[in-house]
Amino acid sequence: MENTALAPEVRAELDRQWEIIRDKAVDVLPEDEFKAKLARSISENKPLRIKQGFDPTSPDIHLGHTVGIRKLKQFQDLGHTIILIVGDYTGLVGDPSGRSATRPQLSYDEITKNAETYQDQFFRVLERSKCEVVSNGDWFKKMSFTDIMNLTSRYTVARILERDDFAKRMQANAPISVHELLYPLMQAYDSVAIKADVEIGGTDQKFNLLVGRTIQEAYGIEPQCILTMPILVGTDGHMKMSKSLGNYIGVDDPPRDMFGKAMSIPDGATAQYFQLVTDVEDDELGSFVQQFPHPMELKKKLGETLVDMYHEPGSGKSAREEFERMFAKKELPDDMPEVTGAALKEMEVDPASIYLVHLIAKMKMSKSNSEARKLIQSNSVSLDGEKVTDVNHEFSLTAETVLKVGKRRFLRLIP
RNA sequence: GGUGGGGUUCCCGAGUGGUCAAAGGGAACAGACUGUAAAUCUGUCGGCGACGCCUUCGAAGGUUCAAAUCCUUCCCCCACCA
Repeated sequence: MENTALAPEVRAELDRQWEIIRDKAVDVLPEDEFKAKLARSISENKPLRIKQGFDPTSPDIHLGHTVGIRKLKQFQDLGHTIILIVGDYTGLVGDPSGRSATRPQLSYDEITKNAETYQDQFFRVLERSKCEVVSNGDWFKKMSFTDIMNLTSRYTVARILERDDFAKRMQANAPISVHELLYPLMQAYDSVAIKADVEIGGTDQKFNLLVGRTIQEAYGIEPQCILTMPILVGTDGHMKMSKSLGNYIGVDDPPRDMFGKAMSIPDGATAQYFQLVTDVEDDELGSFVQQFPHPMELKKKLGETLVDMYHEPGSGKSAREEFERMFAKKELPDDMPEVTGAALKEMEVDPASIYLVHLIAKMKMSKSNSEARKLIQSNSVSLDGEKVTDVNHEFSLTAETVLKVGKRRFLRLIP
C-alpha cells in the first residue's frame, strides 16, 4: 500500500471517510485493499460502487434491514454510489445462511409482490436519486444453461460445504438441496454483474460476501471488499429480527405500534438499538444513560427517537404521551377504530341487540367466535371499563360505548 | 436400482381399533404481578348462540357398530446400501 505516495489532502479525506466507514462495522476486509480503493476513488474523484442485496421474502423492510441500509447511507453521504439489489431470483432460492433447514420456497409472484413495497421503504433512509436499484432477475433470467455451468464451475462444493450452517446440516444428516448450494454463487454473480467495489451485509453474510470476491476474480473483475454489520436482535431480545419470527419493527409501522414495539424489547437490548438503528452517537447515548437511569425511561427515549425518524417531527413525543396515558395510567387512546350503528347493520349486526361474541369476531378483534368467547371467559373483554363476564352478553347500542379486548384492541361504538 | 423408516392439530413430537379434538414441549393469546421489560405463576390454544353438534391426523377409497390407528391404491419425504 502506497500510503506515503498519497497527497496530504487525499490522505486526510481518506482518514475522514475511513473512520465513518469503519464505525460500528464488524468486519472490513481486506483492510488494505479497501483503503487502496478508497484512496483511488478520492484522488480520481470516482465514487465507489457499494452494493447490498435484499431478498423480498417478506413485504416489509424492518429495523433489522436498516442496519445495513444506514451504513449505505453513510457511503451515500460520502459521495459513493449505492446499488440496491432486489433479489427476486435469489429470493426464489432462499438464502441458506444460518439456516438449519431448507427455506420454504416462495413463488415468483409472491416475491415480486413483496418487492413492490421494498423500494419506497428503502428511501425512508436513502436518497432515491443517488441510488441504483436493480433486480437480479434482470441477469439471471437471461442466463443459459451454459452460462450457469460456466458460473458453477468456478467454485467447489468443498468450499461451499465448509461453511458452518451446511457443515452442521451435513453432520446432522439433514438434507441440503442442490439449489441451495447455488445461492452464494448467485449472490456473488450479482457483484460481477454490477461491478461492485464493496458489498455490505450482516455478519451472517460473511461467507456469501467473500464468495463474491472469488467469483469476481474468476470473471476478471477487481474483487470487492466486504463490510459486515452486527445483526440486530428482534423485539424478543434473542433471535435475529425477522418478519417470519414476528419480532420485528417495520419502518412503516404507525407511531403507536412503533413506540409500543420498542417498549417491548428487553432492557438489555436498548443500547444496541440506539447504536445500530438510530443516529444517536455513542457519547450522546452515554449522556442519555446518565439522564435516564431507569431502563424504562431510556427505552422510552429510544421509542421516541425511532418514531421521530420515520414519522413527522414531534410524533415521537405524542406517541410517547399516548403510550403513557394508555398503559401507565390505563386511559384510553386518543383515536381508535370506530363503528356506527349503521355500519353494524351492514355487517348484519343488529345495533338494538348486539351479541358481543359476534361483534368481536366480526370486527376482527378475534379470529373466530370461539376465540371471542374464550377471551370473555378469561376476563379480557370490557365495555366502558366494565369487565364482561357473561359469554352470551347482549346489549343494545344506545350511547357511545368503548369496547376493549385484551390489552391493545379498542373499538368505539357510536349509535 | 435395493432395503428400511416416515407424513398427526402453527412448529417439534406422542399416539398403532373405542376412554382421541388427539399426551408432552415450543410458539402464540389472555389473566395475575409489573415498567405493554425480564422472570414467575395461571388459563386458553379446530369450528359452531355449544354440557351437544360439525370438521380434522398426506390424498382417495374400503373393512368395522366404531378408524389417526386395519386393508387397497396413489402422492410426497427421509435414511442406509449401491
